[in-house]
Amino acid sequence: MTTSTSTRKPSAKYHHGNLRQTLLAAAKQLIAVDGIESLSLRKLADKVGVSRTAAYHYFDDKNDLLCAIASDGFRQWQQLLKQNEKKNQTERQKFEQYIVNYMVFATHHPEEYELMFGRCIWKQSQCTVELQTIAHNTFQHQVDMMEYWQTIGLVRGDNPLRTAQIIWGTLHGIAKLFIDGVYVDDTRAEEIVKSALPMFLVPKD
Amino acid sequence: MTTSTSTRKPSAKYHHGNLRQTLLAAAKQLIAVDGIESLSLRKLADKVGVSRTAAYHYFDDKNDLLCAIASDGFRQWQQLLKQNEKKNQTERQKFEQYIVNYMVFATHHPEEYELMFGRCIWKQSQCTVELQTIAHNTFQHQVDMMEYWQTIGLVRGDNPLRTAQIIWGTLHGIAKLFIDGVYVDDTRAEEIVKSALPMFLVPKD
DNA sequence: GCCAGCATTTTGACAGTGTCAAGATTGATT
DNA sequence: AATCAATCTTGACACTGTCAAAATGCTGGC
Repeated sequence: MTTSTSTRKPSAKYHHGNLRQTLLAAAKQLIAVDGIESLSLRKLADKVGVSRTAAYHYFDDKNDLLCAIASDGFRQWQQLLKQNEKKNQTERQKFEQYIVNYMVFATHHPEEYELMFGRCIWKQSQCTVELQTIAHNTFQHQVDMMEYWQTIGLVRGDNPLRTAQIIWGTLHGIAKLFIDGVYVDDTRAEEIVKSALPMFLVPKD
Repeated sequence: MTTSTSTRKPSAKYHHGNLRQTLLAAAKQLIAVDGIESLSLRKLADKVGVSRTAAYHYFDDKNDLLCAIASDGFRQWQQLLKQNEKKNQTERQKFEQYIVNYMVFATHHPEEYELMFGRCIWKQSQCTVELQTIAHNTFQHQVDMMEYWQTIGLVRGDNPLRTAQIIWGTLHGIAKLFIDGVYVDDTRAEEIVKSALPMFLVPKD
């Protein structure tokens, strides 16, 4: 179909070319530096070099843009999960790796993590169907993994859903306490959850 | 006494009397209904029947007001803790009660809980010295209790700080997942943490 | 009584914000 | 080349936090 993919100049043109992606990338960068709270569509537009309301052609409103960022976060997280499942490791190692991955992801992308699992989008206002579905998928996947690890006798407990909820709760809680700066300890989040492993795992013998 | 210019309610006086307390109470009510995000000083002033900038005589800025609400929350929580310690119960019962109390408090005052333990105040910018001290006290108290429960062989683990961090993390995480509406399960938060007890406690055998 | 001084509250103003409606620009299709 | 739809900009509005200056009412001393 493409007759001529002409040379696209990134310099200022009226039709930007791929404004949506550019906006998303710039927004991520902004919130990584200054936090979600201080992201404004006008500053974002300024950074990209476009007018205030240009974003409204790609996103319904600010909330919609934040949802898109969260969705991207889920995609990234799912990819990490898949990568981990492929590795040639014992289930015990995989479980540990999963937990460490979770903490690293959360603490390295705190703002995106907040968008994914925080209140902002979830509770009050509307969350995109896209976000809703991908999030639900991820949650379900998490529960499934936990259920598997439980059936093979690696993880404690008899109620898979409950166990998944509790373990996820622990990860989420420690991650958030770290992210929000309540734990100013210089120990890494990964260290703390690692020492929580004996709580989760069935004793060896 | 305003006799003639009465666009104002008869009870309303120019000098309010205890505007600070009134503002705090009204603010708590507002955020309980509509959430922290949608609290504006102007709406608050309107609700109290006072001009936009009246609050600035009692609070440095909006952040200062939120800090005050959080401080109140900590005082309330500390009182609950003290009450619980007095009760004539076994340590096992006290521990369980502590956990249940935590979840009930968190899920019944979600917005204040967010102010107390969420990022808003903690991380980015200034948190009042008052808030900082009372919060630190509460955290320390929590760690001390955990340490005690550990020394008497009730709670697992050999490192009190670590254990406190993990257990608190679990409580915080489950609370937040509930508050933010990620767990839409109709089981109560208390039920979930109760089923997490075997993870925390030293086996009876 | 009255006036000064003080604490308290209000008005005016300004820079940001999100977002809608209407207009301007451009690349692609006929 | 003319048209059209996609894309972007301008104008406008209501709302926000916050500062400076003014207004108001209370409380002491005379």
